[in-house]
Amino acid sequence: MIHSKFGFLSYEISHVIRQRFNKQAESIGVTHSQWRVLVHLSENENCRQVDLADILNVKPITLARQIDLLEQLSLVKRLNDKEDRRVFRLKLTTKAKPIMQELWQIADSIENEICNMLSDEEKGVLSKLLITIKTQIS
Amino acid sequence: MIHSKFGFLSYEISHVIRQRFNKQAESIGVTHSQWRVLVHLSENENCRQVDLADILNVKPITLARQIDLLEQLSLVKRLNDKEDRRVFRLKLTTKAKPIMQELWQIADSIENEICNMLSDEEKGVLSKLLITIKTQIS
DNA sequence: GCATATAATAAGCCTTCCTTATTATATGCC
DNA sequence: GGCATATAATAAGGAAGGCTTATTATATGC
Repeated sequence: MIHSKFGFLSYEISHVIRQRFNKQAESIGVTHSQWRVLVHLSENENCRQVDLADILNVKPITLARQIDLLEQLSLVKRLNDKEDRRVFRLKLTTKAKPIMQELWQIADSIENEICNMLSDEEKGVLSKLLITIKTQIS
Repeated sequence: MIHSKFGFLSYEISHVIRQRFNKQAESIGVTHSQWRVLVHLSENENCRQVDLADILNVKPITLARQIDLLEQLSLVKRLNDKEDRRVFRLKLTTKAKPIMQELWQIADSIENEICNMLSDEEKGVLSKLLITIKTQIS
């Protein structure tokens, strides 16, 4: 009886990536989870917290805490929505842009280390398959 | 400028898998992390804690706590090594075997849900690529 | 036979995420 | 208009999984 171990594999790989990222980004003061927030926010600027939480697949309160931290670092701002006073609109600050460039360098270098046994074609296939799965579950 | 998002993808997918597993295995009282310990132990019976921690890529103290829990559930036993009195040898109990079968059913069914957009061939390719990466980083 | 290394563990902490409950505001419907 | 319901954000508190640092007991090398 053979079992597939996709769950373990994806966990183990992402765990290593996060560990390495957290260590290298420590001086910037951003963890991999906060990095994930920044990236998804940059692709959805001006969204509400509840929207971003949904995109990130976490509960709104979980995101609220992460936004607190990112606001302390002056990387994100909460802006009042004019039409709905319950709502905050989220924006990256100008300070965030150069810092995100640094973080992308870290992220990309880790990814290169991780994938350096794969050809460009294999990387493409891998991405495509993972995106198919992610689309399916969300 | 295009960045690959392998880190996010693997994280997001494994997060969903773990959430689903934890919910479905709740009545058995085993989390996905403990499940991971059980599976790797079953492939390396009679090993020392330090060896298993290394296989799992966690610190020995992290594994020690997980073994505590699994011992409480009577799924794992620590046996004294005769040649080195510092060492415990880890064994699955007889009670563990049927429970692991149940857990494999849960794990397999989640994996099928997750991958149901992929053909068998694609699943094979994906596994192969992920194993290449895992081998590379360990 | 002493210095060093190793296996396991204790204490205490961090990160990420959760559940449940609260507050303020918006919206649908009579 | 006004009440019931829904929604956005947050507070409080906690669980899981991991970490660092330090301790104890035992083994091993020189």
